[in-house]
Amino acid sequence: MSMLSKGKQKIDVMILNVHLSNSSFVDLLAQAEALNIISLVVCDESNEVVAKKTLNDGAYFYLKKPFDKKIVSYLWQFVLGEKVRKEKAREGSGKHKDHMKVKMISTNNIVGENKESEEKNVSYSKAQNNNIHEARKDVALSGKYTLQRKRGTKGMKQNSEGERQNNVIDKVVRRKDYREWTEDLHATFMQAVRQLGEGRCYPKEILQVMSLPGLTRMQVASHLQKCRRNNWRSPKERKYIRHLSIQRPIVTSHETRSSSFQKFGVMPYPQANVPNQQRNPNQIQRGPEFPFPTHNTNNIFTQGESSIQRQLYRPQFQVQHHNLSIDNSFLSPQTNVSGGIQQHGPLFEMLGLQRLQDSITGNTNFRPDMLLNNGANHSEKNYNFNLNVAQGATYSGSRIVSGTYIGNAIINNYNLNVTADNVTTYSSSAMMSDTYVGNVTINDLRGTNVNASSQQYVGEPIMYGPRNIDVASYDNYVEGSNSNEKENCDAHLNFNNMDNLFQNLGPSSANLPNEQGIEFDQVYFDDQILGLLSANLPNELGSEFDQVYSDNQNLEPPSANLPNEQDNEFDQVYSDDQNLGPSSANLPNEQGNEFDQVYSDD
DNA sequence: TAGCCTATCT
DNA sequence: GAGATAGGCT
Repeated sequence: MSMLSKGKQKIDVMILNVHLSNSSFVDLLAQAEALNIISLVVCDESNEVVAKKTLNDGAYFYLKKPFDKKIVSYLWQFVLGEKVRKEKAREGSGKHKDHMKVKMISTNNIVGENKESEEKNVSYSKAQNNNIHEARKDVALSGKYTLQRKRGTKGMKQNSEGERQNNVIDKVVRRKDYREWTEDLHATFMQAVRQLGEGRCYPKEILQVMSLPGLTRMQVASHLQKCRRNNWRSPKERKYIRHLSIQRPIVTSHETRSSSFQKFGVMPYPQANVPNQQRNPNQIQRGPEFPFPTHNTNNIFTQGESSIQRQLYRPQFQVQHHNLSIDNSFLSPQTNVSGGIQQHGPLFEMLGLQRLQDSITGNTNFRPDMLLNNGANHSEKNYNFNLNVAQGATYSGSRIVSGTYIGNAIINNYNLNVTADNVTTYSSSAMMSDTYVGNVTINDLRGTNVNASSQQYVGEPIMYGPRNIDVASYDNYVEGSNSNEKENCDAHLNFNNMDNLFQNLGPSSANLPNEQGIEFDQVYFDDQILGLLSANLPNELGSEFDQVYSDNQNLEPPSANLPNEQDNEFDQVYSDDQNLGPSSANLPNEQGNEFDQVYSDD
């Protein structure tokens, strides 16, 4: 201690022969540690408790007598190694602690190795490296890694793809397997998905169809999950989003998605809550007109939900403030599809369009994924979409504005005209969905004149998951052209007081009549809106009900009374983050069946 | 055990 | 936040 305190000599390593009965060495260790001197403790006893105490007191490593003096010839490496590590630590890696642990373990092992053999330097170094690897693995497995998982121990898993887990060294190697989903790769993925079609949209089969060397099922599954949740953006889109958010900080994908997706929580499985599927005997039960056939927990009105389910959870809008811009006249494209064609993909990529007319006939599966795409800044006035679906055609999955990046857009008048004769399925999905729009206003969004005969019309939400969209008014109703028989009605919404909506200050309301011209109000309340909501939703026979939908900020539990044709009543309480009250719903349908639905979140 | 799926982690 | 991974579940 005297030598150390004088500091006249530069000391790198100190070997202490200690007697545990004399605890004075503890001070010496502390002093050595303060001076960055590596201390080797040699003593009579050897057990974990002693070793732990000694190491904790500042010893670099700990040996039991007899002391093998050969180790001295190696000590310089530890001094050097320590200097290197401290250099690295100064660079801010913050991994010094792990290194220390590695050292302790490896030095202990080194001693053992030396006891048993007359190893040369070369072999000794090799042993040391191995030990360090082992030590790192120990650190990882027993420490942060496994603790953070906080899950049960399923043990090491090894599947046919060689996806070994819980191995840090493998993790390093696996970094090479990081798969970025480029647009091309995603296109291949989507092609496979479409090729597989309904009900076969599983990772393994997608992988097989894609048949890309090196691609794993897990990667496909992960990507599939992203796509189902609409959480995947192509690199180009990501870049665009970044660009937008830099230019003008907006409610971007994270916040918007988390609010519009997460807060709705897990949708109940269709079968669990819809006892009477006869409502629409011809409809697709599993509903996967879009290639992702499963239920969806994050996306309230995702494609693939049954129409009944969607009807139960009719439009849920997120209305936020926006900027406006209006201009433009457009092209007049027309698409006619007939006879055994399966068509997908963007119908139209453009900066604006005025009129679009589709005619689809004859065993055609027509699935325009989007009509509007990739407009940076544009507006649409008087947007008309005239669709004729006839003769066994399947029209599905149309998303009028979907997956789209629109900087700023205005659609003043949106008219959807559908004529459907003798059609197998007309499944209209969201008009606007999953759209990244900087700012969009639709002043008059209406779907009109859905003339239907002998077809199955599966009305789906006109808008879901829109971001930053204002809807001034929206009409949509269905008329039976021939039989005067009304099919499942879709919504009829009027947002009459848009000023309130824009400012998110006041109550919003909507009138949604159905086939018999009954009206109801539905008010959807979201995070930012501070006012009250109320909804009266009558159904075919003139019953009325209130639906109150409440979200994060509401402090009182919502409630709803929803009678139906037979004057049945039920309450629906939808509760979110704060879980302030129980939720329950009894939702009878045309045949008077009843069921309970409880929809709960967080 | 393989594989799907969701939640969680890196 | 994209992609990987854990673990429940069938």
